[in-house]
Amino acid sequence: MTTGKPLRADARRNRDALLAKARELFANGCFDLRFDDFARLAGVGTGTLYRHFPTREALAEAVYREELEAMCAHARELQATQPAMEALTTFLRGLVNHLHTHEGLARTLATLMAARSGTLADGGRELGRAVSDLLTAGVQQGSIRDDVGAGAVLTALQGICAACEPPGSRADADGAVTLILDGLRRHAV
Amino acid sequence: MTTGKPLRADARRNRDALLAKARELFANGCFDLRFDDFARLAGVGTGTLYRHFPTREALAEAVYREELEAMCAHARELQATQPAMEALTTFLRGLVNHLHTHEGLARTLATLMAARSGTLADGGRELGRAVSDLLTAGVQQGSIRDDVGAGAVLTALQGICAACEPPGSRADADGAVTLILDGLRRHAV
DNA sequence: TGACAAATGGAAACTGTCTCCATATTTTGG
DNA sequence: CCAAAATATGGAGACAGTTTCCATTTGTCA
Repeated sequence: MTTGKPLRADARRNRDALLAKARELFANGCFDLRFDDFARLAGVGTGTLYRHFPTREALAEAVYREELEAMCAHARELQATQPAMEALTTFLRGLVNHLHTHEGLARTLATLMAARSGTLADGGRELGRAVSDLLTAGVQQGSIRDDVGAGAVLTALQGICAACEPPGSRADADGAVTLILDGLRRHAV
Repeated sequence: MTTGKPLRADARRNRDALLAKARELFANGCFDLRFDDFARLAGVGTGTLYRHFPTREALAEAVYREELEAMCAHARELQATQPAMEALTTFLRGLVNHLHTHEGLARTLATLMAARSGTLADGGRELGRAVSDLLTAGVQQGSIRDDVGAGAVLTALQGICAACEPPGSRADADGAVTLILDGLRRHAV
């Protein structure tokens, strides 16, 4: 999926340099510098930047793709070792915790989720599938209601991602997760 | 709050023309045309546009301010005539229904909520207060839990607003509201 | 090693945003 | 009713960020 055709040596080198510099910048909270500067700071030309990453979002997606995949893998692991409701709880709490200290990831996820279609959205869809699998397991185990889909959970998560800027967002995000989790619980009928 | 100083006659005329044209464009799904064009289409100069509405967001906020205030008034009315949990349910379901057919409002709300501070955010804060009041009433009536604040609800709502584009968003938005409402409910302890 | 393909960089064109001010309109008060 | 003062106008043009393009360089393969 990642490899279309083998990249030439210098091309891969430049691509990696761009990714490394972008990752570093994002980690330092520099999200809004001009796109050109990612190239300049990574020591490559503008054209090279655009060839590898046609848009700012494509660059962000590539930077966080690995991290996102790791999180989804973590979700699968949790699902394999715990009851679904517990796994979901751990996963969402951990996700929000991680987003809180990685604003770049939160912003990127917000963007990816907003672009439900298009090549870009791959990353968002993978997270969607992780949540969907957890929900399905929970429904089968009888701990999660079956009348609310993964899309609903993702919609709420999108809000958490979009609202990641400082004041009070942490408490609000935690509260939102509480609502999601308690809202999903199947109650005695 | 709205009136700082009385506007000169021609100034008011131009401002109204801008608002009317913008409202019409938004209603037709034209969100992404260049800012200058709002001026051209309304038959005023660029400078006039910028004097009245310094940013795209300020224009959108002005266009939807009345509508937003009406919704908040509706919330207060519901609160005065029904138990809080019922009022909240009616309000949120109605809100989502309205957002679904008014994408411009949804986009605007998403933007306003993202800008938690600044003059712009007034509109967002008003919605926040409506929700907060409903929650407080519900807590006093014992139907709503007291360990989750209005911010959590708004965070989830932000997701609904941000995810307003077509495919399947309606069902997901409804599901998210279901989670919010059921998550808020105080259960027998 | 030569020939071919792939990739580069950065100048220049483009696009949307925003400022500025000479001119025009409205208001005020005599 | 008429200046003079205050207020508002419009749109040319400066500006900043984005994107394209292609002559040149670099890597690959036989």
